[in-house]
Amino acid sequence: MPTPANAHFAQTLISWYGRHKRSLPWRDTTNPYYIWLSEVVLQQTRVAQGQPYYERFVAAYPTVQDLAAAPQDEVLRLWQGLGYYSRARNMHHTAQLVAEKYRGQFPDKYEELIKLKGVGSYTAAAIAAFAFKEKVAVLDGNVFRVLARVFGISDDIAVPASRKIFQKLADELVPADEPDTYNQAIMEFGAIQCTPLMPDCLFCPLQQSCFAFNHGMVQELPVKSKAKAARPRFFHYIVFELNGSFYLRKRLEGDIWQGLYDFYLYESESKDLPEAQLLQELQEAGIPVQEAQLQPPAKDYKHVLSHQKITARFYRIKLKYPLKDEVLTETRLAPYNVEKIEALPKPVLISSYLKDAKILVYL
DNA sequence: AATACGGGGTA
DNA sequence: TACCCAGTATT
Repeated sequence: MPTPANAHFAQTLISWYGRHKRSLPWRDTTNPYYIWLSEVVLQQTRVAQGQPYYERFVAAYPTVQDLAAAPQDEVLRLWQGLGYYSRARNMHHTAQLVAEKYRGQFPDKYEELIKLKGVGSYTAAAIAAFAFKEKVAVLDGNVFRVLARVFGISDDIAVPASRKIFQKLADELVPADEPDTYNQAIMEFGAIQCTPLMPDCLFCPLQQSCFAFNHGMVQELPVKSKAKAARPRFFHYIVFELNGSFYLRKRLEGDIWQGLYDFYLYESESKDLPEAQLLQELQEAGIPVQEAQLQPPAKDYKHVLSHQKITARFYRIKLKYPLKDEVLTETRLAPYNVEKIEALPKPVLISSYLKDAKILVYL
C-alpha cells in the first residue's frame, strides 16, 4: 500500500496529467505492438522528433508480422535520421522473434519483455504498464529529474549505481489501481512542467512539497556529472561516379552507423591530409586515380555526435572505367543509380552531402 | 562500473 | 557556438 504522502504524489500527478496531457497517437491504444514501437522510437528521443517516425512505421507496418517481413534496408531507411540505429536493428530482430516464435503475441509480463532485444528496464516497464497494467515503475530521464527535485535526491543520475535509489523510490510511488496512467503522468510532467532548464515552478501543483523548490535547489537537481568530450575524427570520402551511378557500401559492425550506406572512406589522424597522400592511399588500395580526376572538396562537413566530432571531406571522382572486381570485393563497394541511392539508408552526413552535391535533389 | 551508440533542440 | 537531452548493449 502507498503511504498517504505517496498516494498524494501519485494523485497530484494523475490529476495534473488529466488537465495537461498531450494527445499522442500511442496513447490511444493498448496494443503492445504499437506501444513497443513508440517506446523504442522514443528512447533517447524527444516526442517532437520521434512522432513522425512512429506514424510512418505504423503506416508502413500495421502489424508486427509486416515489420518482421520487411527487408532490413527498408527498416533502416525508414529510421534514417533518428539515430542510434541499433534500435532499428534490434526492433527488427525482435519483430521477427515475436512473429515467428510467439505467434505475433508480445509477452505480457515485465520479466519476459525484458528478455527481448532492444527492450531494457525502461521499455519493459513501459509496455508492461501501458499495455497490461502491470504495477511496475518506468524510470526514464523525466522520472529521474522529477524524483530528484521533489524528494531532494542528490545522487549523480549519470552513474549506474544511483539507479537503485531512484528505482526503489519509483516502485514505492506507483499506485496499484492505475500504474498505466501514473507512469504516463510522471513522464509527461517531467517533459512539460518539471523541465530540465526552466521548470514552471510558479504553477506547479507539487510546489509546496517539492524539496528542490523549498531549498532553492531547482537548478542544482538532478545532479549529473558531465560527459567526457567527444573524440575528433577526420573522414575523407571518395565519391566514385560512373555513368550517373555512384559507388557505396554498407557499413559493418564495430563503428558508428552499422547497416547504413556510405562511400569509400579514408580516415586520417589529423584534419589535414595532403592530396598526394590520399592518392597514395588509393593507389595502395588498388585504385589508380590521376590527380586530375580528383575534384577537391567544396567544404568541410562538421557532424557532431554525442561521442564523436567528425570533420568530413568529400572528393568526387568521375571514373572512365568501372572499378575492378577485386577492388569491389575488397572495399565492398557497389554502384547504385540515383533512384537506388535514394532508397538506401544513409547517415545524415551522407544525405547532406548528396543534397549539396545535387546528386539527390529531393530530401 | 564505464563506454559506445545519433541526432536535433535551445540559450 | 556550446551545452543539453538520457535507454540499451557491450566491455
